[in-house]
Amino acid sequence: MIPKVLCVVGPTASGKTKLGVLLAKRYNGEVVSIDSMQIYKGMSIGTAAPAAAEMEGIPHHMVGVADPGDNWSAARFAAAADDCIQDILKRNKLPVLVGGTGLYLDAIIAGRTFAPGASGGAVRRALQEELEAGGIEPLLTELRRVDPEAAGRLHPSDTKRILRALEVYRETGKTISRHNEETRSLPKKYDPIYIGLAFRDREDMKELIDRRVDRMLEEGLPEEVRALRDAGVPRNSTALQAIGYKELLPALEGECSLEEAAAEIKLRSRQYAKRQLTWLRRNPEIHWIYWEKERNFAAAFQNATEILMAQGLQ
RNA sequence: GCCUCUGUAGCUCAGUUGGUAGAGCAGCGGACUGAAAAUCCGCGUGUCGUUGGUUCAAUUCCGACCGGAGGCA
Repeated sequence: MIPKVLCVVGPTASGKTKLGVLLAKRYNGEVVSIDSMQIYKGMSIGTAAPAAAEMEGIPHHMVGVADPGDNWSAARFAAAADDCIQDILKRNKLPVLVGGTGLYLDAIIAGRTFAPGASGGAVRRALQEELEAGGIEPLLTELRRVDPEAAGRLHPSDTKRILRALEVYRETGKTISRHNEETRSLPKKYDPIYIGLAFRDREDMKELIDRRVDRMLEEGLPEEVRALRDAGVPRNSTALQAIGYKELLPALEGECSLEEAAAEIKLRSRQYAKRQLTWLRRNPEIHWIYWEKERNFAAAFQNATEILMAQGLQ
């Protein structure tokens, strides 16, 4: 019998945080944030990380615990989040996984491990240098030889994944295709019940995102970005690739106006939400709750408890 | 009032020596196994301002009108 976990998913600004807390309260749960950016300290405004008041006394894990100068990986995140889940289960509470980072959530539920490879490692650096020196063609040729399946699957422009595939091979002697095949056939580690939040009309989502970005700016997102910069967090760090941060950095340098940065943040957030929806759509197990215009949490909570009851959650 | 320029996709603009048109951005769809708020792929969505004329054929040439910009008065 594999443990049940509750997953609250949806695109950015869909209300996952709030519904997650409501459900955690109702089902004696604790929240595990599955979000690649909320993990970092000092980024609560821009990542819309739950503030203490919003947590309503419910313990939250994986929020604001990492140094923004550290570049976390999917593997590191999944391992740390899994420790949290195990700990919650040990205390006979329900893990409520709230998150927008689909890859991480899927990996955790599946109990899937990632192939080894150090992101700052020598192998990746060597590949990076080879790419700069000779372009993608020689690397693609090598990949075709060692892992024709991956070479065929990956688009020649997808340098990130080509490099990664070669990295796995060079470091382990095993292809990433082989690794993927093995992990795919693994039995699930957890029994997930998915509640998905989305807007019936995408225009409503756009408006909510716009309003939320404006609010973030009023609440001091520029100061938050400045603080990270002044603390010496590298511009190319993973944390500063977060939406809201990478767009505001040029504004702080006077390279563009605050208004231009704000428009860019709204645009990028919208596109991000679309990608999240694409990811989620292929999961047929999600029980969707759709917002009509505004977000009515009382109704969504009611709706969710009915869904969960049907799924055998008391 | 007159003159000049201008009107093409949601936006910025190309283009057709007459055979009903294409880029970037936006948008939409998709992929995703140690950067994932990252990265990558696919798709043109159009009364070519309106209306007459010339022509086998007009978005293209000509006229008028309408809108916009500038100039002269």
